[in-house]
Formats: sequence, C-alpha cells, structure tokens
Amino acid sequence: MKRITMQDVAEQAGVSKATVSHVINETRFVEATTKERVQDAIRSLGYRPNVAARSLTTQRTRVIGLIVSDVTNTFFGEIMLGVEDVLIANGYSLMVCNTSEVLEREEYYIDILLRQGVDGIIAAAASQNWDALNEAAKLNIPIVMLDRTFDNAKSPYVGVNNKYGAYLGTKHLIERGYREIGILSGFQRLSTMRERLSGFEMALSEAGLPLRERWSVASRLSIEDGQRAMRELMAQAERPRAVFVCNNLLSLGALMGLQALGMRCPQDVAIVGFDDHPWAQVSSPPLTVVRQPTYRIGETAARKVLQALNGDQDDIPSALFNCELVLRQSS
Amino acid sequence: MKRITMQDVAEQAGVSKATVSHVINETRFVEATTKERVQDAIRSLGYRPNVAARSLTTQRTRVIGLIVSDVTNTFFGEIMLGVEDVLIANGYSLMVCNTSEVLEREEYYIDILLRQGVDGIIAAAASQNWDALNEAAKLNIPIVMLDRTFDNAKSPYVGVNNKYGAYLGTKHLIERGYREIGILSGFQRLSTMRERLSGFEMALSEAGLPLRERWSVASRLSIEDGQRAMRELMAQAERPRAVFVCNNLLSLGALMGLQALGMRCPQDVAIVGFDDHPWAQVSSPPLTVVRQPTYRIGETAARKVLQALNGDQDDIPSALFNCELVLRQSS
DNA sequence: ACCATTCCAGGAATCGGTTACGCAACGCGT
DNA sequence: ACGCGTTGCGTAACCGATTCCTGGAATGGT
Repeated sequence: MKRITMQDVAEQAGVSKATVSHVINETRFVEATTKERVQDAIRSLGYRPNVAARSLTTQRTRVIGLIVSDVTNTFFGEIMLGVEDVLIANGYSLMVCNTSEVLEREEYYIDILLRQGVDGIIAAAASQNWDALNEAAKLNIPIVMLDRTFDNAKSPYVGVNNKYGAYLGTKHLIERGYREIGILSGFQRLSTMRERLSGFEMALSEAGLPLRERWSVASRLSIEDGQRAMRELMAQAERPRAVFVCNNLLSLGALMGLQALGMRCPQDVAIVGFDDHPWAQVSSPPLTVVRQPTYRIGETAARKVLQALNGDQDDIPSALFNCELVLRQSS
Repeated sequence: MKRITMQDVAEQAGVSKATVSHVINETRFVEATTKERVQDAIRSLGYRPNVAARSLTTQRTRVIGLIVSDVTNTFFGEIMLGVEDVLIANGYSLMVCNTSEVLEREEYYIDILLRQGVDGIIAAAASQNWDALNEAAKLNIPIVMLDRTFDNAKSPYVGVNNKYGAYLGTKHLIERGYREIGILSGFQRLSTMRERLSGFEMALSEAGLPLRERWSVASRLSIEDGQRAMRELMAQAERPRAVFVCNNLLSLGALMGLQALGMRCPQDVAIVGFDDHPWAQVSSPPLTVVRQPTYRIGETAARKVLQALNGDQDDIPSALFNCELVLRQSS
C-alpha cells in the first residue's frame, strides 16, 4: 500500500503542496473554502504527515529524550509520568532510555538521542560524565538534569533538597531517642548520595553524636545490594540501633536483610528510608520515609526543557523541591 | 554551530557523499585506504548521521513504539527493560507511550507513532479497539500484542496462560481449605481479566464450590480501586474468607483495605495475588502470588517485532508463558 | 598492443515535507 | 481607464541522507 503524501492531498484538493502545508500548520492565511477542501482531502485520504520529512527541513523533531537509570523503579516511573503528561500536552513525544546506572550505556544513549535529533534531553545522569552531555550542549540542545546533577553543571537541575531531606529523616531518628545511627547510601559519584550523606552527618553533629566510619556503608542501588549492605552493618560487633537508608531499593533490601537475620524492625533496628513507595505502607513494618514529589519533579523538568526550547529565557533556573517526612512504624 | 553533514565528511575525506554513505553502512566495497580516510574524517569532525534524513529515503526509522498502560507499575517497568535490551542489541530505539488505560489516549498515541514512522508497535492495548491498531496493520507495520489481546486479533500475542495462572492460585486456596472464595478483578474489557476470571471459576466448579455473583467485584486497576473493592467485598453480610486478586495494584489496595478495616490477613481473609512484586516479600503478610516472567515477556515481544521486520516468517506465532505460584504467608 | 572484465567511486535523482519569493487577479481611488 | 496596493496561492529550492546508474582506471587474456 502506497503511503499517502502531501502531494496526494494537494492533487485531490486541487491546490499546491505549499497550501496544504500552510493549512496544516496555520502558517499563512488560506481562504475558508480552500482550507475546507484541503481538510476534506486530508480526512478522506487518511493523510498523516511524515515527521521525518518535516524535521529534515525544520531541524526540529518535537521529541525529547529521557534518560533514567532504572525504569523498573516506581520512583522513575512517576517521574516519567510527569514528564510525559507535560510533553504530550505540548505536542512533544518521549524517547525513554534506561541506563541501569551503567556509564557506557549512558554515553551510548546520548549518542543515539543526538542522532535521532531530539530537541532536548532530560537526564538522570549516572555519572559525573559531563563530557557526553557536553556534546549535546555544543549542539545547542537544551539539557535538564533530573534527580542528580554534578558539581559545575551548566544545565538547570530539577530535584529535591537532599541534604535537608536526609537531615530531616536523621533528626527524626535522633528525636525518637536513637543515638547509634548508621547509614546505607549509594556511591558518592551520585550527587544525591553525597548530599544525603552530608545531611545525615549534619544531623548527627548537630546532636553531638559521633560519626562512625564503619556504620556508613555505600553500595550500588539495588535490592540485593541493600540486603548485603544491611547484613554487613549487622555483622559488626557494635551495631547501630537505627539506620537511615538513602534510596527506596536499598530500603527494601534493608528490610529484607533484617528479616533474613531474624531481627525485628523497629525493635532491634529502626529504619528511615529515602523515597516513598506505595508498598511502603503495607510493609512489615510500614516504613517511615522522606518523600519526594516525584510527579512534580518530572513535570517541572519537562517544563524547563520546553521553556529552553521556546527561548523564553536564556538561563533556565534550577528547581529544588522540599522533601516531606512521612511517619510510619519503622522508627 | 553548524551541523556537520555527510557532505562535510565527504569533502574532508576527498570523496563523494555516496562513498561516505557506503562506508558507514557497509553497503558496497570501498578500498581500505579510502575507507580509512572517511572514517578519520568522521571521527575528526565528530560526524553523526541524521536519522531523519536517512529514514526519509529508507522509509524505516529503526524505532519501535511501546504502548503500556501504566509506567509506574513495576510490572510494565520490567517488561520495558526486556523490550529495551533486545531492541538496543539490534540497533533499534524505543518510544514509550503511557495510556493510563484511557482509550482516547491510546488512539492518540497510535496516531503519533504512525506519524513518527515507527517500524513496529508493541502494545499492551487498553481496549478492544482493533480499529486503531488496524490502521497500523494497513500500513504494514508489524504489531505485537503484549499482556493483553483481543478476540480475533490478527497480531501475535505475548503473554501468559492467564486462565491456568488464576486456576493455580485459586486451587491453592481451595487446597488450603478455603471454601468461601471471592475475586477482585478488572473490567472484562481486558482479555487478561476475562481469562483470569475464567480460571478462577474453573477451579471453583472443579471443586464443586458455588459461584457467588456478589463475591466477584470488578474495578479499574489502581490501588485506590483495590481498596474500594475490598471494602465493598467485606461490607457484605456474608463475606468470603479468601480472595483471589487479579492484579498487583489491586493486591496492594486489597491489603490496605483490609488493614483499614482492622482485619488480619490471612487469619480473617486470605489473599492470593496475580503478578509478583519485589515489595510483596516484605508486606504484612508477605503475599502469595501467581508470578509472570515479566522480563522474558518483554524480550519475547521485542524479538517478535524484529522477526516480523526481518521478514523471517510471514506469520509470527504467539507466545504464551506459564505462570508460577509463589507461596508466602497471605494464604 | 588491444579489447574485455573487473574494481572503485562519483553524479544526480529521490524521499516528503517547509518556506522564500513571486505573480495573477481584484478592488479602489483618481 | 489606468496604476497601485492587497489578497491568495503557486513555483521551486532546500533539508541530509540513500541508491541507481554510469564511467574511468586497472587488470588480465590473447
């Protein structure tokens, strides 16, 4: 079956391609009767514009690339939802890339996205890898950092006040009377993890509590690693009585690790997690967490790329949301 | 900054565009030294092919559209992962669309995907809406149905044996001695839900247990709806002592609903859910579920679109995986 | 030494749109 | 009746690749 092109529509309507194009894009005045003829032709032929052809001349694709590190994590799922809602409402489409926190895959994807000619990129970068994203910046493609950023990134960043969030969670543990508090975090490569660790330390030092190296365990961000890290923490002679966990997968792993050791939460060890999760309400015990406004983060990031594309502002400011402590029974 | 085109590479290497193209695609023999000159030019200029231009002539984009109904659901997250891994390994990219089970949005997205000129579509269709997908079929775009299908769909389908899965879960409840068993399902519009309901009924009738209309509640697939449905079930004078729940969001909602009513699981009401979830291991109680091989479903669906694209076979067969009963403490 | 192959590579049309430029027809004032 | 401004739309170049067709140089056979 032959594809229907603008030429076909033009012939059927008895006008030129130019007119058809202008009717579709409303880029110049077309007489009402002519316009109607064109629209009828479009409908009757079932014409669908070819995006590739269009973007060849316009140099824009109306596609935005979204790089996340774990599509199976509800956290990023909700972010995707926010991003998508905003993009769709503005006539853009989404190309999703999952890096599994693997650096090579991130570079690979950035390359792919640039070939595809995406108009902008929203990235939860796995790395400190400004180089790869720099390529994009050179091509004048707006970039928005999501969830994580790096030290002197030139792109706007949308996320939460991680330091304060971790501070909040840790302080809560301290207020509940815990004085031996450990932390499960991720690798310091991620800005979020550095900030959360720092907030944790701030709360401890504010309360005059000592910082114990051995009670601070960093690992990859997965359930299995969370289990392992928790076991490592509990294998020590002197054990913390409470643990602040920097990520939802780690929290789940931590909970599982504790159960595997036959320890009870919060009786033996209290837990406060970072990132809420629907199932955290029914876990045993329901988890006290520091919650981020995930959907809004996604929305905001999408809005910022669009802003940059519309050239409303030269310099798009970053956006930091606040976290919220959700009290449940694990602390 | 001017974009670098194939012409620039050709000039730098002192050859024609044609040769550059052939070097890149390996579509005809090019002398080793020439090839090297071209490759050097590509590297030194940082050339990146323009996908839009390419797909304009080739009529292929090497992009596959994936339509899912809920990106925040880990179930689809894992499927996405499987799809993506296979596609990437074959040089394809993914365009993800989230319908939130809204029919209009599904039609809208199919239109978008067709405009984008995707080479194939993998769809967890929200509807019985073959019409919209039919459009795609007319354009010779291979379609693979994922998770759900419809009655006389002409496209291959990748999913699980839902009827058997539900039968398995229900039979387990019966074997545990439960005789008053209810079911929380989704709307019958979804093939999965029809099949699961049917498997449930099969297990009951096989055991000679009566089917009670009032103990079969259908709702939208969300946590809130799960809660509501469970409350509805428990508000009846005669209540079931066990409930088979047809979806993981409903399972979570059901658990929450039960807790809100102050009822204990499994003492007051036992639950078996459909779809496993990482957190189902630490919920209170850990949930007995019928598990689907999500990642493999995704992988398989992706392979099938690629097969169709390569024209290996005219008629791609459907693939049905088996479910697995995972025993935990809720039953 | 000459003709027939074979080997490499270039020229130009093409994909399906967008858009700068230009032109015909019409109305209006004088 | 003539010139001029306005209105509405068409012509053709162009975006950046792919690919068919063609041609010159090198090789080989006699």
